[in-house]
Amino acid sequence: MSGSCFADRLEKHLNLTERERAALGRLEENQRKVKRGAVIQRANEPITELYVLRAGRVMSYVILPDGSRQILRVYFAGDFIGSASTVYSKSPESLVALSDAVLCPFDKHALRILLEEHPRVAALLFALSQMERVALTDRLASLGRSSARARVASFLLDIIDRLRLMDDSITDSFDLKLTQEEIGDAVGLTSVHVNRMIRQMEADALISRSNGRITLLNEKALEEIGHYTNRYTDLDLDWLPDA
Amino acid sequence: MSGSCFADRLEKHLNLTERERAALGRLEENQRKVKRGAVIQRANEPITELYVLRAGRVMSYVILPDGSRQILRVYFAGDFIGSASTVYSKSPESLVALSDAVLCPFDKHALRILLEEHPRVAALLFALSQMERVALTDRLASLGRSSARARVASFLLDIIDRLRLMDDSITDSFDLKLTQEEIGDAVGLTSVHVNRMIRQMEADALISRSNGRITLLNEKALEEIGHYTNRYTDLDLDWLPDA
DNA sequence: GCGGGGCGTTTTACCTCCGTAACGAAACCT
DNA sequence: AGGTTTCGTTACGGAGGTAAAACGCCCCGC
Repeated sequence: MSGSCFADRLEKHLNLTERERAALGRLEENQRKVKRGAVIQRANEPITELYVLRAGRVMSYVILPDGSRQILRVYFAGDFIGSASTVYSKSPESLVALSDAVLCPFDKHALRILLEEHPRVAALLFALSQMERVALTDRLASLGRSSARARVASFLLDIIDRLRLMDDSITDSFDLKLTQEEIGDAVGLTSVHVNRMIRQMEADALISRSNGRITLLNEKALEEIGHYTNRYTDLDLDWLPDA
Repeated sequence: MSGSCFADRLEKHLNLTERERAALGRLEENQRKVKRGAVIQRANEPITELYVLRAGRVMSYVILPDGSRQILRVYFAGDFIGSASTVYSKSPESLVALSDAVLCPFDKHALRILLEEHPRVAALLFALSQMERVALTDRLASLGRSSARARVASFLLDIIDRLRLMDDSITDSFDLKLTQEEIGDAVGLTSVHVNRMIRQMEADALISRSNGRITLLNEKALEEIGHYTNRYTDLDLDWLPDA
């Protein structure tokens, strides 16, 4: 245990050296607690900070001119958030805490120093951003080319697999911590229709629910319905620089 | 002119040193010409190569189990393609040439060496992948939350702005080089409905067409219809390491 | 303990945007 | 010229959106 949850996250993919762990730990020197619902970053406002999410959940979203919202991504402990902001002077997205959360803010310049002094970490960050890219293209295919039922199914599977990545104790159930309206805003549906799909899936014995907790009763079937592929197996990071 | 179109592309954002340009040029030592329609990479097949697209156009897409296709991205000269493959042993997407094209293939390990020896280029690659991330989230919002008309409008604007980035001579017209079916597969519509939208936009004097060439007659209006924001203005790359 | 108030879920009725299927015309190979 | 691809157009149907109300639940204040 290094004390840096970002390092812990990276070590899911690659063993870090002491020096690298220490450098990553320095990103998390500052901590900020935020309450559920707190706005961490507002779209179109200037930004200089990035964050490592130490605990809790966060979502990123945009609001279109007509008022509708698209949730872009849900983040969990260990995730590197606001990274899109590295390139823009104004934030392209809003960040809001979905639960009470602990953030470790750091400056763009701290990122620069990290990239300069730790080429292997730089390569790993590049690799991570490619994984996120693929996660986004999977969702793009989901929104563009599959039915409401399929979108909800693959969304649930994606969330549980990402939770599993950091928490081995999870088997087939998890706390979603999203309203049906939020699910809809994530997968491009109305809350009414999300509700229809969820109750249908419950009736079909694909999932069950009790006070916010979702249990996947037939994950195989859900994968088929959602055209889902778990991208966290089958990684190839051997090409990364040696320690 | 460095002889490396990838270097040219990167220099749109940052001035490179001689050494950096030379290193990038080495990625383009091998060239491969492909014909329109050629499959460069097939989804789910093993991959070790990445490419810099030197000339022509390429698209990436996935085919869902039901046979439908989602086009993920269209690439132009100077783009770095197949980068998602850096992380996976099997390709998550297919790559097909939309026109006769020239590719410069190189190995994952060449990328490693580049990242190790040129931290500033590594940082720039990280930055570029963040830009692509934002481009994808913009499309996600488009597919998830806007109408067919809006999707087509923003798609056209995105393409012309990316062409403009590399070719200053472009003002208000461009060759799309996509069939209406392909446009549909990119924005999540059927070719029938794409056709409806395009003819409607033509009737509304928003665009005009003559043999495959599209002219944007009222870009302001199109931006409003498509909820479009040009992300290529307003970049902040000052935090990147000094030369 | 009881009565709101607020939020999320569930349900209904209705409607519309976009998909489906099909076909003819035009354009494009070779 | 003849096939093949792409575009244009139609009629129809259905998946999902809209609007509205009722329902449950938790919190809070009195």
